[in-house]
Amino acid sequence: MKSGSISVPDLAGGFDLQSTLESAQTFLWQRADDGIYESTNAYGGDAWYYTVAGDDVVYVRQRNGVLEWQATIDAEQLLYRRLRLDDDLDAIFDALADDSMLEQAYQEYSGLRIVHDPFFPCVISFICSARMRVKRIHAIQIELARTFGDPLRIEETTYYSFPRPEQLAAASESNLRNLGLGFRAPYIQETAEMIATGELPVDDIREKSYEDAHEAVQVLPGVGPKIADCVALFALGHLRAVPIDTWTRQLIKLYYPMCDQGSYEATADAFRSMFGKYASYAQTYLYHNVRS
DNA sequence: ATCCAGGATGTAT
DNA sequence: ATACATCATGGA
Repeated sequence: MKSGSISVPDLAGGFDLQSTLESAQTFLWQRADDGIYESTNAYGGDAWYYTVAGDDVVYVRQRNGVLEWQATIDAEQLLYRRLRLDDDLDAIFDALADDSMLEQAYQEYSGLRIVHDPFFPCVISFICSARMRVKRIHAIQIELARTFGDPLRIEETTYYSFPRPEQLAAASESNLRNLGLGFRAPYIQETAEMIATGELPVDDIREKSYEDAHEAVQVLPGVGPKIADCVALFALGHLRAVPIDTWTRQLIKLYYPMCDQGSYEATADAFRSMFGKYASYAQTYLYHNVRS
């Protein structure tokens, strides 16, 4: 295993690993101590987290102002990408509209960054998220990898890579239902097939604008406007994407009623025109504010 | 037991 | 375009 470190004070706007990884934006990292984590702020701050990326394993923890990593590869570039360490949070929040609740959330959760997940795992994990609790979404991803992914033997420990599209496309609906996926099982199998066959051309979608990408991924069964926004944001990096879930819907009704335009698209557009091109950061911070 | 979970879909207006 | 019931499963 290689190792290295990144100085957190050098990152513009700081960084907080726990709030970033334990805030239900990504279900693809695990905490090393107990595997599945409960909720934000449930534990002290210096636990190891790890993810399996392709055939590689990457561990990371934050301690004493340093982001330490251990991995089968030189992980610095991967961490910059997956944790968006190049985002200048101060500049982003300067560019967002002045808003007292947002200011408060920015103070409260300083260092929370939007994540970047690989496309296919992001799609699958968010299809799983429909009407499912965060803890269980997490557990399901682990089960998917253990059941359909490749085993990786690394230093006496067996890890499992997240299944590739063809691996989930080959899974039967009943095998998927056995993991407790319920009505999501056929969505996952069919979506995996559409991506494996190229019916959804992922590389083309990476080149599209936010609006076009948001529309395009909704051809996938189980992907509607909300999950399409999660994919646009967390896998394609469109910081103007505003996923409106039940919590965000409540938040808007309560504190930003002028943005409540009925339909999903109109409401998301109103939120965007209120907060600007980095609206996702406003949504993410406000979301964690109401959920805490 | 009854309700709910980072929604999506089919069907009826 | 908008409103509604329905979709499995596990945990509280």
